[in-house]
Amino acid sequence: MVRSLAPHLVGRTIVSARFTSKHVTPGDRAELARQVTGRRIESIRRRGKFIDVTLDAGHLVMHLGMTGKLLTSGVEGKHTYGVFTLDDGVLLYDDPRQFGSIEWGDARVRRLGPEPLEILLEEFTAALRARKTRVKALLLNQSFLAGIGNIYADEMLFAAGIHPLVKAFKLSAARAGQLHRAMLETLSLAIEHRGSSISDYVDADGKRGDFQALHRVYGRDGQPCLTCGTAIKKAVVASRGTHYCPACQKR
DNA sequence: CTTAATGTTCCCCA
DNA sequence: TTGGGGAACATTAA
Repeated sequence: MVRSLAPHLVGRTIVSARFTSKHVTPGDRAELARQVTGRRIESIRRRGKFIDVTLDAGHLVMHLGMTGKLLTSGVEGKHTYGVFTLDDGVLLYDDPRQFGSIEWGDARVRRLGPEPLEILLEEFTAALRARKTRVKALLLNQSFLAGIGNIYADEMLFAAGIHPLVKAFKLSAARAGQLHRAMLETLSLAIEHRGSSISDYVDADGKRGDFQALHRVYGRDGQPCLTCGTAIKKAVVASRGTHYCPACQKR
């Protein structure tokens, strides 16, 4: 998303902004609009699942929740809750479920754990050893690691051959190493494929990702495991649908 | 009509 | 303080 946004946004000035959801933009929406108006966009980066837009003064931080979209063309729709008019172009924030957020300042970004693509094996192994919770819950915990969501947690646990209910501290150094490698491989490949478009996700140009075609467990419950043929199971773990192969991922 | 959905936070309890 | 479980938020689609 950030890679597709950057060419449209960097160097632009926000001429005006308007916000219309009390869920996406709790607090004073007119004040937020005043804070971003007239500001020049210096850079844009991803941190965890947050999009951090650095302005010539301050930060505009956005999260897409489950169904959020940031589009650089098109017109306002039923669920457009943020409109940024730029000196050249427009940025529309669209989010039917309104689980996303648009806020001033990077306070939430600073509370995130390390980036999965940056954490070193040694630190990762030590961090796992210190936690008694289930490994799937830990992967989803954004203060433990920033940016892993439900799809990628399931996919990397399958790639590592680790059962989602295993307690983190019970993982051997070898298993922690497998998970670290699976994490890097799964996320890198997903990024190469521009993400997973199950129903809503598109980038700033409205383009879908195609990693969903490579999912090996997520959304494949009842279908044969691509490694061993056993039926993929689905259970609820950490209140989230959790897909795994009961044969390849032993407890 | 019911259920589940790419997410986070809050509350209650152990 | 940690961790488990569930509810809440709002909308759509199967």
